[in-house]
Amino acid sequence: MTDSSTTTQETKITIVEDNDVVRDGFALLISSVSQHRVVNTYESCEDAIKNLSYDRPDIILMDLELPGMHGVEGIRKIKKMLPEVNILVISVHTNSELVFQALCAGASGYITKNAGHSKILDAITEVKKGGAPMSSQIARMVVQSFQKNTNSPLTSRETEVLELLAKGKSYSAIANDLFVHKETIKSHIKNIYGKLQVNSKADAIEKAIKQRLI
Amino acid sequence: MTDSSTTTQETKITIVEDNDVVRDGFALLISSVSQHRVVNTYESCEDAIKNLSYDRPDIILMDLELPGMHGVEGIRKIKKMLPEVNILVISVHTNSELVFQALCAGASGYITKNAGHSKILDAITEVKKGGAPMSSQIARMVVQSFQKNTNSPLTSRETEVLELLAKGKSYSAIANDLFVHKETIKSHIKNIYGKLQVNSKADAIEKAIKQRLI
DNA sequence: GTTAAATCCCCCTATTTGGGGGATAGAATT
DNA sequence: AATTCTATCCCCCAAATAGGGGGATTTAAC
Repeated sequence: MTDSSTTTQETKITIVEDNDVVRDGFALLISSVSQHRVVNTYESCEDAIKNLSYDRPDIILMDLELPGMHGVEGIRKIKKMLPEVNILVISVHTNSELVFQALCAGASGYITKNAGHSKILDAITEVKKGGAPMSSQIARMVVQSFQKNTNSPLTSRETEVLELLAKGKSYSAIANDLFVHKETIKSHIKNIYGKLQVNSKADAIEKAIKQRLI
Repeated sequence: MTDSSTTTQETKITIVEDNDVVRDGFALLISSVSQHRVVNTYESCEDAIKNLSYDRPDIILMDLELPGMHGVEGIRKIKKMLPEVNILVISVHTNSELVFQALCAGASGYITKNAGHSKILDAITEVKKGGAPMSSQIARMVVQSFQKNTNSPLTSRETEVLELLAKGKSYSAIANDLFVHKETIKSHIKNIYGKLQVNSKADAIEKAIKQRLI
């Protein structure tokens, strides 16, 4: 093996974490694995971004609550500059809004801070091989986000109609899709509005999404 | 501790898998853990559903490709009857469409069949403690489903407009939300339609979702 | 035998949509 | 300095749509 191929086997990691003790702890932990190299550690997204093109890390360990730029915004900016980098969030927060924001922004995994040392090393390994490590709680939230409310007040036909309505289709287009008359769709939608206690498309869609009816 | 509290610590598991060898293998593997009890195994969803109220399992290990009713449909039916049960899919398929269908139907986890014995036992433990175990590949697919296309032809303002349009809002409602004139929204939408090469709301939304622009 | 669901029918009007044609100011890039 | 991009706003027009009201009928479930 040549020197260059040895270099490519190495995983370059940077850490963005404002707490000195935690940051140094992570760095020490990761450095204990010979294949991992901590190229740099930062206290803020701003600093990390400044050196991003120079560091060119494979993986970034990132906290979300940071001084200055928020971690979610940081993820967005970093992924724009270096789309191939895998960002692993390590946060105390299990707030669903924040978790989804981080994942939408481009995070490849989300580990809660109470995870043990071995879990963190496992997560890095998992990210390296193309996985998306998540703490139990996070994974369950993510999977649940796919699932509909089982106690919908709507009939299955009404749900079907509402789904097509939410795709921006007109009454006539929905009627076409479902092989029924346009008036039938109108009738369904009247019933949907009644059940959801709304009187417009936008309100119905909003309420349906919030209640996970569609 | 009374006898009944001991019973509640036990995890009741049923298996739905059409291949005899695989099914018996799973049963044997799971039975090797003293806290787990395989209450029954089935070759089809129909059979499993028939005995569901009697078995009352905590966890169901389920294949997707089954004779008769498809696993996804089975998940839907089972979750309707027993909403509290955790269904763990064990399938050879990594086809994204199927994975999302299974999760939407109510699966609590998705393990690929090439997973080792210990991974399967780990997954059961994970499900028990409220997690959502997924094989690396599956987890990555799931997480990626949250992320937008980074190479969007749309400007950020156009994306914003399209997102509101996809929520069923009218031009005037969007204008109100963004504190601009209705004509501005019209103009943005004209540009969006041009860039996406469509000429209707429904087509724009469909294309935008398919290309993950919103 | 009542109820619920899905289908279809008529009336009406205000709003929306999408197509065409522009303009303007500021920012960014070249 | 010139050009392009972006976001903003303006006009005209006609077809379609949405939402509200009032129904009816059939089939399936309970």
